[in-house]
Amino acid sequence: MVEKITPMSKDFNEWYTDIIQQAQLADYSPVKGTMVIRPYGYSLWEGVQAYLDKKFKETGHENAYFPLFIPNSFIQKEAEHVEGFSPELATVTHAGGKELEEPLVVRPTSETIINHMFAKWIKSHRDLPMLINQWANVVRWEMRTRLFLRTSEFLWQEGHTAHKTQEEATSEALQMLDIYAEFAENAAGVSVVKGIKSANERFAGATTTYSIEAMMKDKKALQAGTSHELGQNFSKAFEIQYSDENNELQHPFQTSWGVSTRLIGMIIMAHGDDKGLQLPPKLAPTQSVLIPIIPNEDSKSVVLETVNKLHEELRESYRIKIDDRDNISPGFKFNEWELKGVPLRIEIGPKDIEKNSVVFSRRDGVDGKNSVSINEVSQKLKDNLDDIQSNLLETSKNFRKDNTIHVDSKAELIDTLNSTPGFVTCYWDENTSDEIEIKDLTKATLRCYLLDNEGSAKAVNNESVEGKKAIFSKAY
RNA sequence: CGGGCUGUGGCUCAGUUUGGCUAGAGCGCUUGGUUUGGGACCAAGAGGUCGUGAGUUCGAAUCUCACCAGCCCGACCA
Repeated sequence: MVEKITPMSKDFNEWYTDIIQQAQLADYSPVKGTMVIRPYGYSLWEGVQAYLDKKFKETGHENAYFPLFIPNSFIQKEAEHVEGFSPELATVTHAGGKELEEPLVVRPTSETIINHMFAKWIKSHRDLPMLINQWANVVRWEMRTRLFLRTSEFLWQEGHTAHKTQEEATSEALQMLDIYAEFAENAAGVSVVKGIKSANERFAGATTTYSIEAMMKDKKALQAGTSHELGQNFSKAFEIQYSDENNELQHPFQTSWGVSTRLIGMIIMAHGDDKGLQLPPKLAPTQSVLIPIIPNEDSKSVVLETVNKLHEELRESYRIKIDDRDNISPGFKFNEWELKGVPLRIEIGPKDIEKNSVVFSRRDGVDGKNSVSINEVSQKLKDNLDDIQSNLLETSKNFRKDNTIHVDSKAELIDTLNSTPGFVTCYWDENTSDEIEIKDLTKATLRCYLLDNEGSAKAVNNESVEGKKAIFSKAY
């Protein structure tokens, strides 16, 4: 049932695919580039949804649903948007046995259809701000795909908003970026950097793109969420106009922001190890698993009784499971639940019951195996889960810091990127051709300019000006 | 789309060089039994158009041609 996982050190990519399939998060589907998200993986996604959906609603957004099919002409309306997306569009040309008069595009993102509707709904300054989110699937025909990180169809959430002023749109985009960062750190336990994308990496049609960037265990960067200021690009292209307080027609300022099932890839690659997944307690579908140990027929009833009683007590506050399969040895179960990343395992056998205790074993390996008095289980479980959650974040933060190098010259930048995996920071003067040069020489890209910019210094690519602090790294 | 590799039970593969009897193994699966504190064991059983099509041949998993699919590397990307 469970095969050996390729060690991370031997081949990170293989490790990643092995883990996903063996932990039953997802499986390949018959259509190239698409995947099936299995219940265990989907349950993780539901955790992500529940957490974020609550935050979106707390900040005044409402969910809606827009259709999958978009008239081809809509995509053409915003010049940069067309250019950015046309290579990866899937188009429906036939339906109902006939060729369609106008082809339908399967949404790669919903800016166009949503803004078309906004144009109908926004007539007065009293209609603003318009704060809409949708949970949906989107399709981008990718040449090279990877489970969760890049598949032709994926699940995501896309927020779309319209505001009276540029300032309001800016603070909306930043607010959502903060929510993403807060989610990554507090729920997923992954330390992230907030930044602004260079023009070269910006979303097609945006005036500013903000992102959160995380470091995976192979020291590559992963863009984990983006939030865009769209300025008036779309409101002009789609003729969204409202009458302001002075009865003058205005185009609103807009934002859009999204995170996808890619976050699951982030969790896998940020916390996993050679034993398998390591899930943050706040998102783990199963926070703890109870494993009865039954060495003989005599002990069977008392062990199962104790386990069931404990389960009844704990299930009120925790996502907890009993593994009472009797055709599988305990050792096998230990390995299997470790593979699945369950944060804490509780073993219960006759020896424990004699002492009125149980054995705790943490997935992160802290403390080894620990005997816990049975009437303290609930409290200790909470303490341990909290501790595991914060340790994951701490570990992730230290890992990123330990693998980030600052450089002061362009030569050093190139050298470091070529010799050392990880993030390389430097002061940089925005310049697309310099950026492309670095990419050609090192395969690394400018991930972002740090949002929390510390000081300034001469740019490594132009010593006559002050640069902005930037991160370069190889990325997913 | 270019370069490299691979298609044989659910999975990993052997068999292909040198065509030959009923296509094998391990794992997994099913049933029964014994087991259970770090990946248990015994017994019986189910499961295969050998990627697809054509060709050569008395005979093709094996040789030839075409096609299809997948993986890795490059251009594209949440």
